[in-house]
Amino acid sequence: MLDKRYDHKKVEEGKYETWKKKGYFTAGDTSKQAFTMVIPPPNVTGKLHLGHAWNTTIQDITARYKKLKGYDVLWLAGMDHAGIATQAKVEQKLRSEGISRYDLGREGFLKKAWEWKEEYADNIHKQWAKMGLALDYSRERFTLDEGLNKAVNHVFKTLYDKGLIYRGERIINYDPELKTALSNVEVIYENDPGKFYYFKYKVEGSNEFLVVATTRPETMFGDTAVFVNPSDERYKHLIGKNVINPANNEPLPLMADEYVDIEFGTGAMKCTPAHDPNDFALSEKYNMKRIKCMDLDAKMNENAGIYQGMDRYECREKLVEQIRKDGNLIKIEDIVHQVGHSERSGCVVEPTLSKQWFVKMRPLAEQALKKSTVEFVPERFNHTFRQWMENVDDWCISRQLWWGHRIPAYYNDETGEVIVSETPINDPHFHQDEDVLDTWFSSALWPFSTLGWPEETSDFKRYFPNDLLVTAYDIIFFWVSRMIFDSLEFTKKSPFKKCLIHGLIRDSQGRKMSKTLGNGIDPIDVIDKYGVDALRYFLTTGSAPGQDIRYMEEKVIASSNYLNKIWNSARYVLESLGEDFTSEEINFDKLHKVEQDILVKLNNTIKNVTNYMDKLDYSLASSYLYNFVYDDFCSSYLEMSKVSLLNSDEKYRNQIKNVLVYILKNIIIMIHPYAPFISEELYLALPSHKESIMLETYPEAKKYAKVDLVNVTDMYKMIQDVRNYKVTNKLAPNAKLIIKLETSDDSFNELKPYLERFSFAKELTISNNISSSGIKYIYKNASMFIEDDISSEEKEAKKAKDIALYKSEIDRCEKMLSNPNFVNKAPKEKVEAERNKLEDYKAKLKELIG
RNA sequence: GGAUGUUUAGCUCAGCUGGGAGAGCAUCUGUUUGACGUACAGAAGGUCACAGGUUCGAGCCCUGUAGCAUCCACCA
Repeated sequence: MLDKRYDHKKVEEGKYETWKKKGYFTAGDTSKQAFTMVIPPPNVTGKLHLGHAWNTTIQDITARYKKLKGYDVLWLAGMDHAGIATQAKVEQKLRSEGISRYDLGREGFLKKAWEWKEEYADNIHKQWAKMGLALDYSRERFTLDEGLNKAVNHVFKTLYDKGLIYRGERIINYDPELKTALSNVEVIYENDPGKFYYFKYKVEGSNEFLVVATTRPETMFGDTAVFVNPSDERYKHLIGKNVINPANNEPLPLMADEYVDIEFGTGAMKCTPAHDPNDFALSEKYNMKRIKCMDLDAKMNENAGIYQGMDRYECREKLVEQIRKDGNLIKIEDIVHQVGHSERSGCVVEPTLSKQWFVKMRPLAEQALKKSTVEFVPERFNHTFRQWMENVDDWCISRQLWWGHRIPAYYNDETGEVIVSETPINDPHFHQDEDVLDTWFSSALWPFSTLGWPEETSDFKRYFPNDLLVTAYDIIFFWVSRMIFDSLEFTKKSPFKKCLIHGLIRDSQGRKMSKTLGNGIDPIDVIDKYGVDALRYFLTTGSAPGQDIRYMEEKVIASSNYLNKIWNSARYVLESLGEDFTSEEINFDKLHKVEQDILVKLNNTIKNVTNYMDKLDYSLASSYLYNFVYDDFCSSYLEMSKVSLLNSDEKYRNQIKNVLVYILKNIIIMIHPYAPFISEELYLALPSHKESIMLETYPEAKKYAKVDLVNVTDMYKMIQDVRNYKVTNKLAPNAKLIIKLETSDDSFNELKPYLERFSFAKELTISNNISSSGIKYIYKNASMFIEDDISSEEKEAKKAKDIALYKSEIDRCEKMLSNPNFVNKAPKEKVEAERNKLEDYKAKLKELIG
């Protein structure tokens, strides 16, 4: 027998290991249709957070649902080497031991990094197990493993040969702390307070001067021109002359270009081609010199004169002071402006001219826009994807790191020859590029590289394209879009059919969870306290697709209470079976109405739940199941079944027990994708069952003969009215009342025992002709009178209330029906329904008024 | 500047192809009815942001306005 209380710890124990050992998570049954997902590989940098828990639960629900639906489900496990993030963590650890990566050298450092990876992969495996994820570990991959390296090299080489990968000197975002280049999406712009410095630039050979404003005086050593707008009347006469750079007294040509905004600042802009992407673009247009005044570590270089070797901010301060002394400082304004920070280190990135590898995006993006068949859910994210693709810049893919796929380019310094090769080149005249590739370069191949591509493996043939990819909206740019264009380029197919996008999880106040705020929630703590099933249920229900959610402990508790409800309903069902239970077919046609009623309601529930499961709307699907479990099953039918079991012969009793077991089993299977552990526990307690709920098939709605169940609905309403009557009249819930039913419908006799019990009737008469002074309640197929010693005043009040209600309803109906537009244009069923209601209300009113 | 989302009960949020406003929590009243007090029974609580429009009918569709949030692009 089940325990009185649902104990999540006991329920969770051992199940995951069993499932795994039995091979339920392993794909490969070729007699079934395949269904494929690949997990978004988590970074091997630390613990998984609630966002991961959410993301993986959605996938696990899908995997388990599809398994129950009879698919050969492959949900491929894997992790990401996360180049920058991991290297930063490993270096940090080394630093705490007083070692730098250069002390160890590339090889020594990589050894440490792999040790780190093993440790954290182990953590992640444990967390996946806690979450109950039905991941196929037999095919687990790592973005830095050998097979994926082959895929990476193949892709690099192919794109290079096609001219879609090139090496060039361009402005890139440089992280001076981690000492590596970044791609545009790795830069986060924040509103930082800063200063706007206004400097006097003297015009050469004249007494005139103009004012240039800048936020970055230290870059003035790299200036090669000052630009104004050609139609700016203030400066027109000066165009073509030289002005004097107040930082170093060098002459700068005053040039004109439409790019300059007349309204902004002073309308005169200094141009620093080597440290600003826009200025770089101007320098290309006018074929200007590009002078770097900073090194990659954000220290001033020889072009900064006496400031050489100084930090960029220190130089700024000193230089402004010097210009002020020279009398060329006009004013300093406090402003708030957008400053780019490194996604990983958080430090201010330095746009710098540098030689890096790039993916030429335009052709790939155009192909993706034209050929992608990926269906985003919700649909609106398709826009997000397309808009980004339409405006994408070339992708800087080289990183000055060691942890990653090393760029397969080899240089001969003597001849200047460059060879890109999929296999290592051992010629001593050549040396390999020192840099590695952006992590996302390898993640972008994940849906197919994990299946053995570029080899035409059987897995690749069977499981590609994937059916579904699940991820949060914040990595559409980083990952989803890159998978799409790489997949189209290399496999000629979209990587997955659908892409389900979910939101981000926030704290209870709606703030992003972050380390600095210290408001993060460790899923493991939640699991320890409330159980993983409750956490999973909370994460995947009660929210709309694509929306952010807030972590609310009360909601986790509510989830846990719901599971406890199911637990106890199961306990009741199992306890009521007794020794003499035998499993048998349910004969719907011969069942009593209350039993038929609940089976019909279950049928509708199965239809609704399945419908929304198929649409990937797990939140809406769960709400249909929830309502059925709570209202229809537990609050209504379960109570009725107690009467059914008392008042029937042995043969029928066994039918009822079978109904109970059948409903319970269906509930358990439908809740299984959300709550795998408790459902397995309850499933194994059923009188007959397979080895595991994972081997079950998903419920299907049955085809029952149509039956009229209006009087069952009436009965439930009667019970509620009686209860309500007692509360409003301050009677005890079990107060005995005289209840009379006036009806010509014989089937109410069948419902009499149920009514008797739940109204605690002292006396219950059913007749087609009742005379009573009691308070009257009118239903579809019957009227109910409640008699007690309540004053006639109160009875009159109740009557008056009813009359008013019916009158207003009649008004409403008549108004609608007298509207020719409604009668003519609304669907026939709606009009008919209104007519029926009107008649019904009129009859009720007539009875009350007499 | 562009785009997207959002505004519904005290709070957090659902709400299907347009057809009589829902849940959880909180509140109030009551309850040893043999599954469950992690519960049960009942109650109260809403001008669905605002203004127009379309429609027989709008929380839902269209237009506009306002607040909040996010993303993209940015001006030196």
